[in-house]
Amino acid sequence: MSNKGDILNKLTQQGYRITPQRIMILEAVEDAENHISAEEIYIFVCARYPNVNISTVYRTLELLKELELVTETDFGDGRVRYHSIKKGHHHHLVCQKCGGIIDVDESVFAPLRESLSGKYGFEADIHHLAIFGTCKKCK
Amino acid sequence: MSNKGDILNKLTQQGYRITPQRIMILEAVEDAENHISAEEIYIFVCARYPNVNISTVYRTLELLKELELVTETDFGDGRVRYHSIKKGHHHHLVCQKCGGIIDVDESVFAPLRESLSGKYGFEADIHHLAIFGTCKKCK
DNA sequence: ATTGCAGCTGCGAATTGTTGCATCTACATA
DNA sequence: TATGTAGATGCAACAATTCGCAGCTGCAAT
Repeated sequence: MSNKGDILNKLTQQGYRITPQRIMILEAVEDAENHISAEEIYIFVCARYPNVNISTVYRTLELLKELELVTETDFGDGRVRYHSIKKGHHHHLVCQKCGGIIDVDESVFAPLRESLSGKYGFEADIHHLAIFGTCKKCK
Repeated sequence: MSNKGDILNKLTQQGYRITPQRIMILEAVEDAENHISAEEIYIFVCARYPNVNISTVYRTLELLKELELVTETDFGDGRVRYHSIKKGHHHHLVCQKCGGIIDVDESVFAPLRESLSGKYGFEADIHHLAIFGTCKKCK
């Protein structure tokens, strides 16, 4: 499992630069207990390094996403949330009635992925998905 | 298969009103060849009935979605698209390299739905999903 | 240590979609 | 046919995210 140094190396190797802003944003995502929004990252970073711009936060998250260092999930509450890939791939079942979220291991989606690959030759890139529906309690 | 009259009846039965705006918006979705965005619906409606407001379009689509008359799909290009339910449930495989879209029958997702129901008691509400990945050609 | 410059940042404006509220209207009832 | 009112609309403000651009900076090569 990679640590912060490895991630910074990965950036350098691909021709990207290490900047204080990027380090802080990366730390914010890594330190977060759960999925964290761009706004929350912004607040976190500003606390120690004022004058960071929210658009830099968005741009850095975009970059980290491309490098597959973070994943993005839309929980349907009007803002997208981010999560370090170090904490593993998983999916979320979002109950549209009570708002509860159930975490689901990636393995549940393996048959679907195989089926799409076999029937359509399509390699699905589903690392972090939010599926909406109704949970056991609310049925 | 329901026609426009049936849909309008369904609205009335549930205590919703039939307004010119709603009729026009409904027609726009029904007439659309493919998935249509809110913006496109707005342009279509404005052409014959000016002074409709874009927020009415969004609110009407929200309503039609709740009544399960249209489905909403996020193709990841920054805008959500809508589709009449009359044209059947299906899903989309979006290639992140060439941008191509493969339509997939809903049945492919049945095992996943059963698995989520069996293991977690969660009734997944997946009628129209866009799955990202790499298609056969671009592999 | 200096320099060159591609890549990065901050800022402000634009874009896309949502919400609050005052006004209006479809339609059930009288 | 007239009326009351819950539901619908238009408008403008708001929120989340993206974009253009001028100036700044990390870092590789001197």
